[in-house]
Amino acid sequence: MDENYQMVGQEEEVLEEEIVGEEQYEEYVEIGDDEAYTGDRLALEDGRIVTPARQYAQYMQQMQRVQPQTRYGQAPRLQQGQRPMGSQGVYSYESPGTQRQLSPQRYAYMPESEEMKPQVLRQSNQMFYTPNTSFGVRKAITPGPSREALTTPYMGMVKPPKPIKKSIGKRKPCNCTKSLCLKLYCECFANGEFCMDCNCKDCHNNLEHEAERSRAIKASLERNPHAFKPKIGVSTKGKSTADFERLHQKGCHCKKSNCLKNYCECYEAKVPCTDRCKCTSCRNTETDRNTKFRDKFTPSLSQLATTTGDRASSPFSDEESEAGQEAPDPKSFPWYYLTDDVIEATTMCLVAQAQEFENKVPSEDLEKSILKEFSRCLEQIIESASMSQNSVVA
DNA sequence: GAGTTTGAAACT
DNA sequence: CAGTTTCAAACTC
Repeated sequence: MDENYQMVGQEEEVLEEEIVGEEQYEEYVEIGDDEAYTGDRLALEDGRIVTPARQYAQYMQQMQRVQPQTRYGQAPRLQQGQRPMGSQGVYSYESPGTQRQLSPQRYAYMPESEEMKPQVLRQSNQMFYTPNTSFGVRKAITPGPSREALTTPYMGMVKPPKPIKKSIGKRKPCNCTKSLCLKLYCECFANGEFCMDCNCKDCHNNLEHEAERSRAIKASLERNPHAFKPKIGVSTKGKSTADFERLHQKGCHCKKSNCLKNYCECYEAKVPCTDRCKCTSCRNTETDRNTKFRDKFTPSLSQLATTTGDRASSPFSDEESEAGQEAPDPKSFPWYYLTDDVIEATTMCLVAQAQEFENKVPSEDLEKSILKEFSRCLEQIIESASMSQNSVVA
């Protein structure tokens, strides 16, 4: 790796590709006033870290000076050898200066300069947050199995919040009726995606309404500059990378759901509510979640505790009831490592294995391969847990 | 599938 | 910035 760069949030196993058919979240850490995303390459300029987001901002400023009218609005007719600035599309880089639209859905801003090229030309109909794209990503579109979700050093961090329950291989269609799919009410729009196979009415979140869409993006960004950034980002509890955790960046404001229904963005993303939230009667604190998960895997303990009047063992115990308790380090329990994320990642690995060999090998061999994959997952979970525990001890 | 509830986004 | 309205998803029946 170029010594003038450093990778964010990852050590040896670099998760840098976003592959078609796989859902993957970009996580980010704050660097000064800026953010960098998992897999981002940080340039060092004059001893200062320059994130891709910063590079992109600088790049857009530069482009604004060159073509100020094309940032938002109708894309200009292209001259030969000119790339469409201001429009959105993923273009291949077969030869510099030429454009090839991959599909009507794959659009993103692309730079002219060589050094601003994306490292990987990712195929997706979503926007992704690189120096070359218009805005950030919240969710990928095609939830599918991702082995990398399990092989990352930070198990669970790269997990798609809702891949399994929703049909695999298809993103969720929106049903907008009044927003023209040009407001953040529309999930597709909010995710930086074009509507595709949706049930929306009078949809303007498409190529036919590109100018309008661009204006809407601009308006959304003016209201909230972070509008298209991931809602669930990565924060650091401590200084070490082991203290990274997924959290809702803005926090929820739930009043009636106790943050225990999917109305709650934290709950839906399977992250605990934090002090960033302004929710009332929250039962989705980290303690609640740990307790709930512990009971899920050790029901006998919970039953025992219930019979002995230990309220803290209830999945939905009040925080105050646990305040005075001297809870053992949750990392000393096996269930601590079997988080929702890990289980989902494992499931996705198994599904991936099944899909890979489906119709290619006899069913008994298929079963064997899936079991083998399961074994591999378990080994990895154990290994990661072991490493994590050792690092805690150390 | 229709109606209700919910909370984020948008608006005032 | 707080209160209200709009909106679409989640949920219930």
